[in-house]
Amino acid sequence: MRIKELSSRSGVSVPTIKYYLREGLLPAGELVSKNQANYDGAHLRRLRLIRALVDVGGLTIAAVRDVLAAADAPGETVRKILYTAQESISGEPELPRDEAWAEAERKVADLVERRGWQVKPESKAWQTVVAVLASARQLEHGVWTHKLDVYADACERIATADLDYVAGIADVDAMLEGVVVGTVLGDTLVTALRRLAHQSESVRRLGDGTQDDDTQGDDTQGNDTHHEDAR
Amino acid sequence: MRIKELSSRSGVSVPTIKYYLREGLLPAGELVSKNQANYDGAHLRRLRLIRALVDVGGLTIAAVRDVLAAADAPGETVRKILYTAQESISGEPELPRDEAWAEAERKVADLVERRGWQVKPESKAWQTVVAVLASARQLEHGVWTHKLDVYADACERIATADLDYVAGIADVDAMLEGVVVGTVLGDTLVTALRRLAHQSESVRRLGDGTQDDDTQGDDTQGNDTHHEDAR
DNA sequence: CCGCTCCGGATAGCGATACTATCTGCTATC
DNA sequence: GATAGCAGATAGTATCGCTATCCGGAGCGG
Repeated sequence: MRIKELSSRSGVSVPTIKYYLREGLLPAGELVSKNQANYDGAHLRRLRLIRALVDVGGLTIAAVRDVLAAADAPGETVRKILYTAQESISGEPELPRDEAWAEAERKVADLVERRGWQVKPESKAWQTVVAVLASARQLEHGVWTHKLDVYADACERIATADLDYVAGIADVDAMLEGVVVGTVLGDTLVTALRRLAHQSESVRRLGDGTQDDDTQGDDTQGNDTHHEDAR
Repeated sequence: MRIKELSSRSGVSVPTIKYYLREGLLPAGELVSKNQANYDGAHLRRLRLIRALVDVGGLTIAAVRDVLAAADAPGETVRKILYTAQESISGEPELPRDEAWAEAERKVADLVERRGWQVKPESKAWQTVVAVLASARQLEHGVWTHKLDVYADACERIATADLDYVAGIADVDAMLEGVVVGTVLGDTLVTALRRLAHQSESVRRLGDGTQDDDTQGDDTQGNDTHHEDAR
């Protein structure tokens, strides 16, 4: 397969494929002479993976490169590439290490101990949780984070399902790819499903704008304060 | 308060504040003469919110502008600004509407009906779920999405907690801000907590790399296939 | 062997994003 | 009245993700 066929079959333009080759996202084709190369199904597959990570997962080109490099590294454990993928796709939180930060760090440490999680405090994920807590606190929405255990519980269930899936893959390369897909597309999926649940729950509680209110009396069991139908 | 003080108190440089003013993220200060303006606590607060949305939530400047415009619009319901915020912060999935897409759409419609969700099929969240399913399918990881109900269930619990929080806020402006913070920072929080859960679960199942394996026999109850310790 | 198309590889350019720097004309203050 | 700071406008910068062009060579029908 030549580059033009790879392009038409993947829907990615030839210059873009060349760009991905330059950036190391896609391995070079097999050079059959000084300026002729062959590409195969693996290249096509990889190209589709790249597009999914970029278009659906929202990763940058640099993040894709790092993630794929981790998945390609020989002799790595699933645990290792999972962690490396995580670190590659999340940016530094970059907030001041002030007093709010320290308090948030204590809260996260408490949470982790409460749930018996075995995780690294220096991981970007840990730092990001701290950053969110510190931010919410500074914005005077710290109360929101009292629900942290609900979040953690839900994430545990999802993570269990994810690891079940990955563990069920027989082929090793497919398993590593499964880690990448599950991590990156999983982020997008969780985010989108949470939005749908928000939509639905807000309609259920507050009506959908049309005034024939057919949500019968099952409103409001968890909110302890007055809400006079929310503006 | 002059612009310099606003800058030093928020940690945002004066040129950047001017940039935000130009872009409509921050309302103009009260003009006290032709070229002198006063800023107050509301400006400082808004500025901190902007930085949280950008640094922690990862929003673009354009998305922040749209979200804040929605929250500032007078007379809007919580439901409406929740939806508008969602639409503003998520990009178009832009995948081909092929046969895989159509099948994914059916799956999502099934899910929504199964759970009794009241959501809009044209919302970006719905389209994004479809895009993830179609993508996973094309990458031959369609089996992963059999866990969709686990994801949906977890997201429902989170959404309930979020709406409980918002409903518990007395002040209307704070409530609208709570929607924004909960939506945007909530995304970041869920993503990061899922990563921590992934880390922990992978260590629990596969060991943490140090070879004294102290996870006693509670390994593997949900995976039905051979995993000979994952490469 | 000619002419045409396509190839791989290299280099340069382009549009969008998020600032950053500079300039102008004014003003508050010491 | 010198100095500093201000608002508003304009221009410049760095990065990202491509896109366009050029080059010398290869394949291939005639």
